[in-house]
Amino acid sequence: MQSGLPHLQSIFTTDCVIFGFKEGELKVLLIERNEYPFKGWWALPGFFVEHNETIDDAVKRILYEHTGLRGIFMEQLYTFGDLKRHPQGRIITVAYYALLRLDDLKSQPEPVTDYARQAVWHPLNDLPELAFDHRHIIDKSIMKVRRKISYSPIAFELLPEKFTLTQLQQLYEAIWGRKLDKRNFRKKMLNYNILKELPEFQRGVSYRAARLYKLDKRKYAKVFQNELTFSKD
Amino acid sequence: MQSGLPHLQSIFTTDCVIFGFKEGELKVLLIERNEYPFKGWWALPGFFVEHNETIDDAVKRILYEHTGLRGIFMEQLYTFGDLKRHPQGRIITVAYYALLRLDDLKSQPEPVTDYARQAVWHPLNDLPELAFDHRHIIDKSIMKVRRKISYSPIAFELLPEKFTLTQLQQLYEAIWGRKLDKRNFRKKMLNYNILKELPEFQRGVSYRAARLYKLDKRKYAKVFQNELTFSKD
DNA sequence: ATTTAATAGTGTAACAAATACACACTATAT
DNA sequence: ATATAGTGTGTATTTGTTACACTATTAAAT
Repeated sequence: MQSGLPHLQSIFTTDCVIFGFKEGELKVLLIERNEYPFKGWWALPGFFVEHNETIDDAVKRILYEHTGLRGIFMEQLYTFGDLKRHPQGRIITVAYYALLRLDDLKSQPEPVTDYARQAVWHPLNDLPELAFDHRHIIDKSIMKVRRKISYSPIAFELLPEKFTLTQLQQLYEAIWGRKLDKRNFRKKMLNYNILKELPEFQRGVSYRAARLYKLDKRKYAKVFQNELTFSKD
Repeated sequence: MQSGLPHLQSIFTTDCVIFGFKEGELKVLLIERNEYPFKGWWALPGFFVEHNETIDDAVKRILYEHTGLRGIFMEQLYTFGDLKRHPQGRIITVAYYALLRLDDLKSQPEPVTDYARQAVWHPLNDLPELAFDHRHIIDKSIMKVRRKISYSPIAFELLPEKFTLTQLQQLYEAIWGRKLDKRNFRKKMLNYNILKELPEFQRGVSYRAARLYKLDKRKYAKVFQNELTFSKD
């Protein structure tokens, strides 16, 4: 509690693991810190929770500052309170993760605050060394997402509204880190009856036009109780 | 932040949902508050987190004060930070749940602290009205436990070291709130190969002695990835 | 001694879900 | 014309899930 940290509102912070999906890869938004401690290091976007806002609101604020978007899917992950996680004393952080359609972004993220020098998307599989215990927080997030996509349709939060089954499969493969069988994936995914087949096609990277689908939100809830698994590899 | 709450260490608290299992019922340990606000109301055991302890340590302290036991299974549940959850201002609470073998208790729990007038086990299905948002916290805990027993062997934390398959099944039934098929339950549970058959039997409530089992801790981990489900009813 | 009541313990057949697996079709680039 | 990259499709096998009913044992009551 030295060094000019504001007092009443500085006891705890939030940090947010923002996931995006592009080019078949999962990405995480990191900021380059412009403040001590860890000045110049990469870190998760996060900030002190103000005294008159809920934690959720603080996270929404951080998300908006970094992406310019509202209404992003987010969920509380875990609260970290190790005595040594912050060099300036025991600062508790409530960590969240958020899932973002990268296509919705108008431009590269620009940090609105001055605590960050820049904000950059990093591939999840090639992260730089991170400040504080942020690496640990990211690891815990990805494990949660990995589990959660098998029983709830959160994966769709990472895709554009209209998507091909191939894109959806690539997303699952990226999150789980293993290849899935195309025929089994499609069979199972379509069987859940939560996808609406659109009359449109998309050329994309492929040489052949692929059918577009979108999530049928009315049928969303059904899957929430089931478990999804896919196989081969 | 009025009325004499300590400052630096009073910004957030922990509350702990302590589950126990006895007489075929899930129970929750509640205290009767002896302090304002909500003096005389039933509430979850909980307290301010001291400035030099981790959140986990604070919960362990609370568990020990109320049960006299150490090494109890516990896990962080969620952090609640609504502006209106506490009448004296925004006090954040990190909620935990704990699973306890009631047989390990030497005696009825006696509150060691003076913020509680008494501590009493309440059946989960017949709870009194609770202080703060504690009812909400309990609801969220039971949902987590319900989910978690299907992919991890936490249920055993609620049973004595040696138990019969009937006891184990009753526990699952209590947590899920529905009857399970005896033959299917046994078949599946034994197939997981995480139970060690003991050469001992126990009479218990039954008229016929029943085989005792214990958890085989070496094989524990295997189940952690699978999902368990049982059927009929 | 016999009966009653409570509980332990056991197997199989039908069905559903998960898995492994390979080729033809189309558009594009050269 | 041909090579390339990606879409889309069906079946047989194995595995897991479900429904279902009786006998054996013992304590307690008569």
